[in-house]
Amino acid sequence: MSTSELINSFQEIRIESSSDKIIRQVRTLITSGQLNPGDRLPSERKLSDRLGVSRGHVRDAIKKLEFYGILKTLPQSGTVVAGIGITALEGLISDVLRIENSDFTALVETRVMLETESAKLAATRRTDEDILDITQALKAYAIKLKSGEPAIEEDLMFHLKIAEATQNTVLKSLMLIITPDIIKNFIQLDICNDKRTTSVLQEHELILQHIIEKNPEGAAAAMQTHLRDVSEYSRGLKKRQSNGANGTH
Amino acid sequence: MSTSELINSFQEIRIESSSDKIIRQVRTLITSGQLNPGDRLPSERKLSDRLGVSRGHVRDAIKKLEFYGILKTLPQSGTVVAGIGITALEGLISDVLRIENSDFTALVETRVMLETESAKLAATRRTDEDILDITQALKAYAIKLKSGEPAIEEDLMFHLKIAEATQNTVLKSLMLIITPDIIKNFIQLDICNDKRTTSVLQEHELILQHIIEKNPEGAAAAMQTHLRDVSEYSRGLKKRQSNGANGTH
DNA sequence: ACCAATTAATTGGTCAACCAAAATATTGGT
DNA sequence: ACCAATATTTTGGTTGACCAATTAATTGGT
Repeated sequence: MSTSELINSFQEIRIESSSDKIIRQVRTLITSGQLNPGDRLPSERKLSDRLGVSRGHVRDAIKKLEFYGILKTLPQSGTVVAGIGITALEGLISDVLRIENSDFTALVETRVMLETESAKLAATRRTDEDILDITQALKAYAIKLKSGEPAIEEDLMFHLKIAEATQNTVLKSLMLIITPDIIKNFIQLDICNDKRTTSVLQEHELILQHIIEKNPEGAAAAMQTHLRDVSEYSRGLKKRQSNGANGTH
Repeated sequence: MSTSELINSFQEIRIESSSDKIIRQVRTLITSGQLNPGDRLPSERKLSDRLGVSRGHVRDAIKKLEFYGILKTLPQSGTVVAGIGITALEGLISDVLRIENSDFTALVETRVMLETESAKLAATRRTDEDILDITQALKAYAIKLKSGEPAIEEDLMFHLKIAEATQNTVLKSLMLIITPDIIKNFIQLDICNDKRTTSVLQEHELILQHIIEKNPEGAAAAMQTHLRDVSEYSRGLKKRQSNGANGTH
């Protein structure tokens, strides 16, 4: 017991290493006014020298920041701070660091919003091919369910196919982005062994039915009921876990 | 004219280079069943050898996929495909490649959804400190506006502060993710030189007022009107541009 | 004193070699 | 035949050197 706690605390310390440390320091460089947006930031070599880390790490950090649209690197020329202002930068960068450990409440809340809208849009825009895709995903889910195995992936695939039917690439992308976190959520709460399989399946079928019938409000409502059921179930599990029937895990 | 078109087509060809090419090939490896989720994928050396690229590029691609939660790399041990199933992976990976060039319609539609919900939540949960932050952002926007300069960043900062007031980290993160694209959108449509500055400012003030008064529905409605105005304005610009008054940009 | 052309220094991009940890194969003892 | 201890190979991580393109500095001419 105490051993694993010790290890955890060590990880806690070491959690901000390599690129994250650099990101934080670059942030102070920017917010302290030493680095104005629009102009080039010090060369990778200078930065690595100043921060006392190897150039490769600086490179990684820059790549990460570039991915978020904060920096823009021009080949053989330099890396510049993107046009967005200092004030915004401060908020952006501080967020890059803790985008990982999102609390579940926020995650579920956001998911409900995205999926409700997805269902609504899908019901109005779905093509016949979309219907086929969703149906197939639902069938795969049912099969996996009947075999008794956990079917998280098939479950989420059903939802993703609905997102795809919205014809809105951005919306779908956002769904894809939060999907890994949802899976993590499921695994952590052990929703995989959900016993209400038949009701979940029925709810899925109802949603699909509304989408087929091009009934936006019905689809949205069905989706909301479905997600409310799931999250209520997980809340029940959580409470049971925290009551601590046994200490495994 | 023909010269610029030539350049564009060249960029179109070269657009899938380095890491993107590798990502695509890794995808085929997975979807073709040669690579099952859960087990280790070939070592970086083997991959670089097989794909005919240097190991560093493979490394970059893996890092990108890891960022999306598709791969998980264990130090000194190997890189494994995350637990999510093959079917979902196919959708995920194919999307990573084209997350960039999102069409504006989808972008705007998604933004309206996120921001409407943001306004609603912010109105119910905002702290006093949030009000201060939003007010300050609004003030900065007004000042920049009065000076005649473009104020995109300050504009978006106002919206981001509202997202922050929702106390929902995931929602805020999603806003941050699409923000760069929104900016790109603005620049491309030249909304920076928006002449309806005063009305936009008034709309912002109205939204803030509703949030202060903890009026969720009012805030959501005001936000929707605001965004509708902006997008209608941009649509007007777009039409005028395609009519082609002159060729400068 | 000014400007164009040439040279030198700096930049991000790329690569091959090396490191320690981990996984695997080998070995020796029972 | 089985198992523990050791040696070997393989793994991702890291580093430093090199490259082509760009930028800054120098130079020579007017």
